[in-house]
Amino acid sequence: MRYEELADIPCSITRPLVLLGDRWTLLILKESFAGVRRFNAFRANLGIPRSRLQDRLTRLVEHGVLARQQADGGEHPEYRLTRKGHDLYPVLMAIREWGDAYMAPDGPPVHYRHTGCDGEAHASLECDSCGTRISAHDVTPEAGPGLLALT
Amino acid sequence: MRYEELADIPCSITRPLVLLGDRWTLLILKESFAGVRRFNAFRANLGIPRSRLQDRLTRLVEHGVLARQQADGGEHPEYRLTRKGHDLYPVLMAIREWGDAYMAPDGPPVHYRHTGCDGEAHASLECDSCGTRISAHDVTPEAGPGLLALT
DNA sequence: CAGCACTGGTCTCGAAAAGGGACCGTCCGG
DNA sequence: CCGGACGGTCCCTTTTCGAGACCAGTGCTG
Repeated sequence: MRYEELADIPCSITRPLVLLGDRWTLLILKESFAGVRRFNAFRANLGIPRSRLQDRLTRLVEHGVLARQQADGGEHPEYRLTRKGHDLYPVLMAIREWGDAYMAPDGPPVHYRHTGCDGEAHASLECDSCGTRISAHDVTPEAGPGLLALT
Repeated sequence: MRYEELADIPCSITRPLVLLGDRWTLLILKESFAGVRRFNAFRANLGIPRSRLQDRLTRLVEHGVLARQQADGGEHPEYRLTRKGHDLYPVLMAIREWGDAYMAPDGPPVHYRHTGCDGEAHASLECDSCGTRISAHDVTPEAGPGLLALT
């Protein structure tokens, strides 16, 4: 189980990827953000095999990213984003922005507009202190508490 | 080949994920951003099987995310980020931010500091027109040129 | 309220991908 | 010019995925 062990590494990129880094998981979440909640709707939109979808939904629920709600009346269950799941939106938007830039020869298939404004959502990287827009070159990694706690 | 077909869907989230959505690809890129360039360095840091690493590096080079440079003298090859690869940084930072929030009980393992400043890099979602920080609730999808071009 | 289509979910089996070595030519420091 | 490290390929086993059969509960319809 070489791969699962990666979750033990103290790295905040590696750990989420053990959950999110597979063919379908982020696509399922993309559908969730588009308002999809029902098992068959995910299936119809993505063409994902039933058993695979089942696995992924269960795992996302276990991780608290989705919540499975089956109204007491015993209706068909719904999978909806939790707060934790909702907070993954910037990840999808960052991917979309890259996709728009490099994989959309005809221009963006979808505009993600700021509701009630003519602007568009834009995933940017900025300094939380001085507010400057920054790139990878402007970043210096430095050990934080999660790493120092191990010693 | 149900899965590969997803790349044909006009969606700027789906298309990048056909390239990036697997166990190792984003982890390899994470190492790249950390300055790793040599085959065995990736291997040592990630514990990825040789053949797998070879596949992924080749694919990333084919997609122009990494460039394989073998100096004419015939030295050991180096894999380094292209502009296109470099632009994936916000994706990794968005994942990191989520990881810091939900998968780092002891606090962030690593601070990504703005060089020469006391602030930290922060992947935020904002409106490119009014500059407001926005969330998924504030976004309205709307057909763009890439979709309209199909009709 | 009986019948029937749909829905979420499980199981199985063949196909595809991942993991883990063995192996091999090239590079390079001594 | 030798020996170890390096990048890369191949092969075989294990794991995961894909596609479909199957099944019990739901809920619409007549």
